[in-house]
Amino acid sequence: MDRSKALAALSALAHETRLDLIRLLTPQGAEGMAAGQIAETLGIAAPRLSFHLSALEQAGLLRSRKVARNVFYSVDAHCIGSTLSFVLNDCCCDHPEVLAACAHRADPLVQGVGAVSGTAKT
Amino acid sequence: MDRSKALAALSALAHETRLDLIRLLTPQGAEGMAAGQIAETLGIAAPRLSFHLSALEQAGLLRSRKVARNVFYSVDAHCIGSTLSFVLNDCCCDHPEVLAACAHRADPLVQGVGAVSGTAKT
DNA sequence: ATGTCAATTCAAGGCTTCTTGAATAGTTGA
DNA sequence: TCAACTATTCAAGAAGCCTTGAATTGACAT
Repeated sequence: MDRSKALAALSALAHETRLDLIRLLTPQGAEGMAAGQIAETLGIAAPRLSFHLSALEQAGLLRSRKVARNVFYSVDAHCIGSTLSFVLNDCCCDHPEVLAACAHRADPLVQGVGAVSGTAKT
Repeated sequence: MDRSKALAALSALAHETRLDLIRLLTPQGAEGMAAGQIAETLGIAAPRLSFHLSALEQAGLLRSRKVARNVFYSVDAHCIGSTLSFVLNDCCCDHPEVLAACAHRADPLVQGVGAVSGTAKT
């Protein structure tokens, strides 16, 4: 992921409503959710939702597909992951403390990172 | 890290100049760098630099300390890591594909994540 | 064809962010 | 004290973002 794409993705993520959208859509996987259902779930007016969905899609964080009258939106997991990886790798130069703080959580899937980064000076 | 702090940190990161600041300051560690030297290195006018440093500090991403006439700024590695962790954990629900994409890089320190998350369907 | 439904686009307004030059505060050394 | 230096604050203007209601597009069923 290049710099301008990462910046666009970060800008898109830096908004409460759009973060809510990511939070709602990520568990839905590739199938995603129709705009109308999203609007109902989050209690957002249609034009406002359209605006934010479009912002996320333009940043590459969402994909959309039409099904009959509905438009289903789903997250692009790779884009989100690459964006975070960009901050870790390109901006923070894989700084051990940053990696450790990022991995410092309950999920055993990522615990390995904190463990390995014992080289951190604290 | 709570939601509003993570949002503030993401907003602060979503700017080219401030990303440049993080990129410059992270390798400097806890010692950091004086504002004047930062301005000279990046070629930024003093008031503009002050504006962005202040934005990052208010978001918790930077710390500052005065030494004689200089003000040294350094990154708060824990805050950056926690912010990324917030997106992974709270927003993306530790979605395997997101974790895999985040870990998909050259640094062996994080390769473990991608390896373990072999459960991702891809 | 027509009515209905899902979603987007448009236009206006209000608000926030960013940049710039000028002015200010605080510190050091002569 | 005074001059020099470092950094921040201030004010103004430009630019961009967000929200809202109204209008529009496109698809479906009768």
